Amino acid sequence: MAIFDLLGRRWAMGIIWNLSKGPATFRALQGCCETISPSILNSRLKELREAQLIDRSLDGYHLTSMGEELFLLLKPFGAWAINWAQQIGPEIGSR
Amino acid sequence: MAIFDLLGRRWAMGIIWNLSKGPATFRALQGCCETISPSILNSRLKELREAQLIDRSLDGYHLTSMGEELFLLLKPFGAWAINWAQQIGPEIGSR
DNA sequence: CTTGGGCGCTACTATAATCATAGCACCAGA
DNA sequence: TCTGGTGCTATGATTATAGTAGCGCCCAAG
Repeated sequence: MAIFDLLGRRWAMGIIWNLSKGPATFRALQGCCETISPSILNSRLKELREAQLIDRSLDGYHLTSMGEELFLLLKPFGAWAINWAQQIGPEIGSR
Repeated sequence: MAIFDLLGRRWAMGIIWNLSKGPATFRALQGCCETISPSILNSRLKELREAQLIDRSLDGYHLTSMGEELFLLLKPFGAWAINWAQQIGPEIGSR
């Protein structure tokens, strides 16, 4: 259940998703999750680093081996989500 | 990304996880996610119903066929999380 | 009939998380 | 030195969640 708490925080899965494409800098992550606040991004990065899912290096943040494993579990969601979005309609995410 | 927003809300994945074991009543869900507020539970149930992942019937809430599919994707997280918890240590989830 | 208990849910306030914006410190190149 | 980019922190406003109380409904026992 703890993993659901960690991943359940906003943007956490989005960050992992974006990092799966390769290392990214702070501002790059800020750009892809368009509306994220830098303070929140920093919090998430700190939490994910403590959870040893991501790490820093010279070319920015990247997934650890454990983070990669997690992404493999997360990956099928992409295809499923497309299917789901088509069945539901375009504007469910209206918060 | 919309699916990450939906599932990223607190308890959303926990509710799906618990419903995968079979239909459950409102108060039963309140019991298994021990500290959830009824107002929040109701919000999540409403959102998940709008997303057509769960539905109501006489014996309480249950997953739809789409919800079942989603759970199949979610299922491997259980095993992975146990592994992860052992490597990280017991008290990461300390919010 | 009434009354008591469980259930699904709503209302309300307080606390915590998140957003949005501004800006600092650092470094590289011109 | 100055300019621009990057990583990040600080602050106040906004939103979500927690926690508690309680309503209306139904059913069964008295």
